[in-house]
Amino acid sequence: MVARLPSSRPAFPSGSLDLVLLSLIAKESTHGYRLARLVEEVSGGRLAVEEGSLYPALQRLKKRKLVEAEWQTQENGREVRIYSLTPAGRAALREGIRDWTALTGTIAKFLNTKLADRIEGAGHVRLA
Amino acid sequence: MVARLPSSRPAFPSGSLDLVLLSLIAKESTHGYRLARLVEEVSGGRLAVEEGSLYPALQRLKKRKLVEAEWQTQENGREVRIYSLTPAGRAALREGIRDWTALTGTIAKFLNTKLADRIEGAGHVRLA
DNA sequence: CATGAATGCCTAGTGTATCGATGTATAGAC
DNA sequence: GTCTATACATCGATACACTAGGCATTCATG
Repeated sequence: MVARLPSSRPAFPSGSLDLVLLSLIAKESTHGYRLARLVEEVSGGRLAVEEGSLYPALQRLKKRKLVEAEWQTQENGREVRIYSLTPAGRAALREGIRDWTALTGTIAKFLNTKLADRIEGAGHVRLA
Repeated sequence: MVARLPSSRPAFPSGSLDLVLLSLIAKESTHGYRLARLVEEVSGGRLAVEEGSLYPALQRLKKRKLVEAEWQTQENGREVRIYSLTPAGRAALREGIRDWTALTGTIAKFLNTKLADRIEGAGHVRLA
């Protein structure tokens, strides 16, 4: 067993990876490896999906019938697994984006001192 | 008590709970139970910390020396454990807010089709 | 005074998501 | 032939939020 350094925190907060993948697949049905490259490119190198996260995530999405997978042969002769959104996936994406946005917005309230400072009195909140 | 639907997924994406707690404690040194109430109040009932998440989180923060804990007796006679930020906690909070904001901003890029569509040409990507 | 709700702290066990490491295999460049 | 990039996948470790409890005190109600 290799002694491992205290692993840094996950790049993707729980739940966000599936959403990011759905978003990318929605724009372009493509394969896993390319999704990993897209994550790096779109994020400008600030994010990366490890393959140990990517493929399990894709399998999760497939199991939930949010994506379909189909083997295809590329022009270069390689066999790749192309993922595309199902109608249910499209709906889940819309809903997921809405929920995620609301959630991060709510969390941001806590991090923003100016807003959070407005809680007065015990038991009742008045947020502008 | 917030009437909670049986949520299938964690209310707090990994890492966000510690940050929320640090933020609240930064504004007011207080005890665990009150922190739970504050989370509900500030979020307008959209978020709730379970006690099984709260107290381990506080212990984590204490272990990392980001908060200090001190037993106090309230006017109502109850013994409560008051948490307050250490200087290290204050620094960690600032850094955490910065990182979290950057991260959610980056993720939002993926979810926003209009923005994500613009990466054409950046690097060597061609979407669509 | 019995009962229950609210206040207050805590732990054990569970589920799940992300990561790190590793294994396999082919294509193309040198 | 060797090395890098491409491409898919699994396994174990780890972190963390949650469920489900336990324990104790205060206070209102009947």
